[in-house]
Amino acid sequence: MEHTPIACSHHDHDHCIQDALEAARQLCIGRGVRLTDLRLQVLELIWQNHKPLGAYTLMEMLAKANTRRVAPPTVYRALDFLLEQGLIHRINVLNAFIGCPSPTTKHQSHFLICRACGIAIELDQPELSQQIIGVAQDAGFQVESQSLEVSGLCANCAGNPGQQEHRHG
Amino acid sequence: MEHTPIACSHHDHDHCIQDALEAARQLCIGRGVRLTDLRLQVLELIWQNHKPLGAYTLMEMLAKANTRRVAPPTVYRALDFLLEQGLIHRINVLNAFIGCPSPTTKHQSHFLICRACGIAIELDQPELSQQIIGVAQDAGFQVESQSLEVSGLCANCAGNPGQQEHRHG
DNA sequence: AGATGAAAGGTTATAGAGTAACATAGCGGG
DNA sequence: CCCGCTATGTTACTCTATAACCTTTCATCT
Repeated sequence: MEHTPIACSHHDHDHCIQDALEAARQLCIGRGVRLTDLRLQVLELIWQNHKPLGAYTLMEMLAKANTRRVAPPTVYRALDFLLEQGLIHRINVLNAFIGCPSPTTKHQSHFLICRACGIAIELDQPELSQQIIGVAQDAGFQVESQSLEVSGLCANCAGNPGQQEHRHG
Repeated sequence: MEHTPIACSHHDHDHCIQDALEAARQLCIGRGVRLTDLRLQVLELIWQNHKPLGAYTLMEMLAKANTRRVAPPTVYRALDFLLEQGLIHRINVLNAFIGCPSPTTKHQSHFLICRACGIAIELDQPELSQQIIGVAQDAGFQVESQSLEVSGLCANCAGNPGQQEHRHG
């Protein structure tokens, strides 16, 4: 399975996180926007693994980490910022959020979502984006954003029905 | 614009509705499932136009039509049935539901959604479905369902920015 | 026709997701 | 140092969806 995405294989996820956070820092500096403690903390929590996190799960994690109550607007504002900067994506079928591994390159939101282990794998397929734009244009439709969410079983879970948990390095 | 979908052009929508309801009746008879009064009524309300309807909007319409209170589980159960039978689709980005014009043919949920007039146009592009399945397979992913939701401007709204309401015949 | 069991619908309460509105704190440039 | 802007805190609320339990409807068998 030579095309298996990184998210699907056992990898050094600490490194994965650190890379993402460092990239986010650089990106925000470059754009002159503020990656505050809260925003960084939310981004880090989202990057804990490759499974999309709900806003309320995130809220609880924040509350536990900061040993005080955290209200919904706090987390939603951080999420809005991260979405605007392209640092995370929203998974509509799950009402949840996941880190974007390539925030600097403009791209559409295309995901494979495993119903067994919950992992969400971001696709990087410009040709697919282009084909979708083409189909839309045939209907006279002017595309502004795309959301493709494919549900099913990831390579791990389809192959090993017994052991359906994604592990990190 | 020869490929303009029916939903995007001025058409005889009463006929559109009647066709859909009759198709639904036949489909349910064929499958031995019950298209009850409530379910039929919900389906008819959803087919009122080509804009996705939220469950709570639907609830109010039901309450008004039946001159009594209708609680959420009532409408959600009807929606679940219609979804299972493929008579409607769920538009995740809108938390809303829309009628399926071809419930008998197995197909994926691919939509163009206009942010100006709210219309949702269902695509029928088996090649696109196949390409998505192919991309997923390259990643060892086994596809069970697809949700493609493309947002932007429909032909009407992109062409006539002044008059952004979809009309029916 | 009457019994019966499953499916459908009614009712109440609550969980989960997201936002409005307003108050406070922190930072950045004059 | 002060002013103004941005970020965060707080309260309350709306919208979306489901759990649990009860009643009704309806097809089928006798």
